[in-house]
Amino acid sequence: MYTPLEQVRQSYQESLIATSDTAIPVKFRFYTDLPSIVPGIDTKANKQYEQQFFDYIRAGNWQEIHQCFTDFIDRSKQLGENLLQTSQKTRELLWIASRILGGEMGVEHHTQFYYFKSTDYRQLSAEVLNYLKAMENSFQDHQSEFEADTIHYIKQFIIDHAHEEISLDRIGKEVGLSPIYISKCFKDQLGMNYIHFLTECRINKAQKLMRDPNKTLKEITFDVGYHDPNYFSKVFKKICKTSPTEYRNKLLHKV
DNA sequence: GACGAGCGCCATTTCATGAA
DNA sequence: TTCATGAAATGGCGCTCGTC
Repeated sequence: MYTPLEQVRQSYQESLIATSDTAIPVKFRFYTDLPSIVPGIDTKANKQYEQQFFDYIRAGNWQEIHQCFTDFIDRSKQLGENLLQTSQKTRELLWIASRILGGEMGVEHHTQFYYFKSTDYRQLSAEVLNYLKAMENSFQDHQSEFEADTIHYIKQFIIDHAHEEISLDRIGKEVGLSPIYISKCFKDQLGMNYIHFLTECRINKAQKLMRDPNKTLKEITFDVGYHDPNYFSKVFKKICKTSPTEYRNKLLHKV
C-alpha cells in the first residue's frame, strides 16, 4: 500500500499484475516481497537478465529458457527464499513468457497457470519443466505449421553466412527463386526486410565478439561482415542506442 | 572512434504478365 | 485464381572521404 499520491500509478500497476489471475489460492500478496529473477544482485542487473530472458523466448532458445528457470529456482533455494514467493515469481515469468509467445508470436497454447502443487523446491522444478515442455511443444508446432521451409532455410543461410558478401541474388541462386519474390515472402512471413534481418544478425554477432577484450573493433567489423569500422559504428549505435566502445565498456565493467 | 556529406547501388514497392 | 516472375520508379542502405 502506498500513502503519497504520486505513488498511485506504481500501486495501480502492481495491483494489475498481482490480480492478473484470481485463481491463485492465496489470500494476500505482497508484491515487493517477490524475489527478483536473480536473487542477490541489484535491480538494474536484474532488468538486464529479464530482458535477456525475453529475448530467449522470442528467439525460441529453449535450452537457455530452461536454464534461466533452473538457475532462478536453484539460487532461491540456496538463499533460503520462501517457497511460495519463489513459486509466485516463477508463475509471473511463465505468464510473461506465455504472453510473448501468444501475443507477439501468434503461438497458440492452452497451458493454464493456476497454481503449483509443489511442497518443496524439487517438485517446483519438475512442475516448471512440465509447463515449459508444453510451451515448447506449442512453439515447435507453430514453427512447423506456419513457417515455410524455404524461408526457414533462407533465415539459417543468412545467419550462417552473415559475415560474408551476401545478397538477395546470391540467396536466390541458392534456393532457385527470384530475389524479388524472396524479398516479398521474407517480409510477409517475418515482418521485416531481408536487410534488417541481416543487420541484426551481424550486430548480435558483434556483441558476442566484444566479450573478447583482445579483439579490436576493427577486427570485429570485418569478422561480422562489414568493411568499414566507421559505418559499423554508425549501424551499431542506431541499433543498440550506444556506441561500440560504450557497449564494450559496460560489458567489461569499465564504466 | 564519431560524425556528416555525397554518391552509387541495391532492396522494396507497385503494377503487369504469363503459366498452371 | 494463384503463383512466380519481370519492369520501372523510388527510397534507403552501404560505403568512401574528410574532419574533429
